[in-house]
Amino acid sequence: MYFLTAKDPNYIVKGSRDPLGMQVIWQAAGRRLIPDLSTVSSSIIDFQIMCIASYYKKELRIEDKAFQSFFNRLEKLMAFVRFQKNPKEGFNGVDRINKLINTPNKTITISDQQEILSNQKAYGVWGKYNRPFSDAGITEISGFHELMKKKIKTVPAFDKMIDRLVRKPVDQNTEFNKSQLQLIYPLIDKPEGDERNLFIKTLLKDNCENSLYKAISENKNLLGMSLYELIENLSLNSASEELNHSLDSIRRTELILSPLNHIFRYLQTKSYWTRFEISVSSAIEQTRTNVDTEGLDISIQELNKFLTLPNVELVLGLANRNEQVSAGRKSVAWMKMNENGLEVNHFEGARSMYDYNPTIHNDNSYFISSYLNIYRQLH
DNA sequence: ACGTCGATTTCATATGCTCA
DNA sequence: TGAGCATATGAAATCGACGT
Repeated sequence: MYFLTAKDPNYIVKGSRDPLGMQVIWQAAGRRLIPDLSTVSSSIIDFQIMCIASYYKKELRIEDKAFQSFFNRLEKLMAFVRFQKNPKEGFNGVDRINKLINTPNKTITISDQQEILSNQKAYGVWGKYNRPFSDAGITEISGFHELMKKKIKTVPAFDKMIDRLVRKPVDQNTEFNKSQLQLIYPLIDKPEGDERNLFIKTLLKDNCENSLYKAISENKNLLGMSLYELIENLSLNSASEELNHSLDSIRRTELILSPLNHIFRYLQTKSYWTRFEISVSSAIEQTRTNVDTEGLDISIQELNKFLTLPNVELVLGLANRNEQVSAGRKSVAWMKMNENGLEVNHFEGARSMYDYNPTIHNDNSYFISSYLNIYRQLH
């Protein structure tokens, strides 16, 4: 017979992410190069939807409170449109839209009761794009409103459809003919002309005199490269000292973070390690990198020290770091070293070291993959 | 203390691979 | 050829950080 008591929420492991507090470190390195994009803001259609919403907010003088409800309806309408235009292209909410559109009805329904995500505001376009969209300053670019007005005029039916969405009282449905949706396709076509230039100027700017953009424009092969390949090739021909410096910080940061992360994840694959097992682990030994930390942040320099220590001390360093990070989250450590060995209590995210090469593989994107994704969609 | 933002993990599904 | 397994993909949901 078992006696179960409720767990004290302060003494269970909370979450499964970032056990070594690495997120703030790689983000800081990435932000020095790419100012506004996030790792999940990588769809140009989502940015186009943000632009359409902002345009109508100003054009129709929609108050803040009413705007949230309008945005929610607009996101649903555009979800039907983008799905019908290209069912293969993904977006958050695609599954429910797929079910809703595949009915015998001739119409689709925009309903305040029918969300396309469990929390559409948080997990949809608004949640993912509001911060990058405003930080990039898209609506502050002079001529934004006129540009959008001109673009929307090319789809005369759209103003009327939006008008129906805006005027509809709370909890009353709006229906649109499925055949109408294709009229809206041009609004989410690949941006051209002024619209394209607007996105290039705001989303593909960088903190190194736009030399990242120039370098990629001159060598399209860079688009298909992994992080380290990209950095190496960029550094070879880059004219910008600043870009080289940012890229080198990113490279050296990742050469420290990624091996330590992999060792931690590898330790999670077993519930117990003797000190001897740790000391003779060739997997841990082979995952070491040798990085010059000159000029890097103090927190990354401290992490790098672990990589210079013998296996047991390295693992102890990681366990201590995890304990500190967990304590900051009012939680308990995932693993604990005692006199005999390492006790592992939390296994989420465990990964073998098979095929891992710390000089080739990276774990963190430094916002560069989002940047490249947006670049591809504009070229 | 609470709410918002959004990065990361997990999960479900699709696709690929192996071997009978 | 196709069952069964492995891997890839990408959407959903969670939960930490940060700002108010």
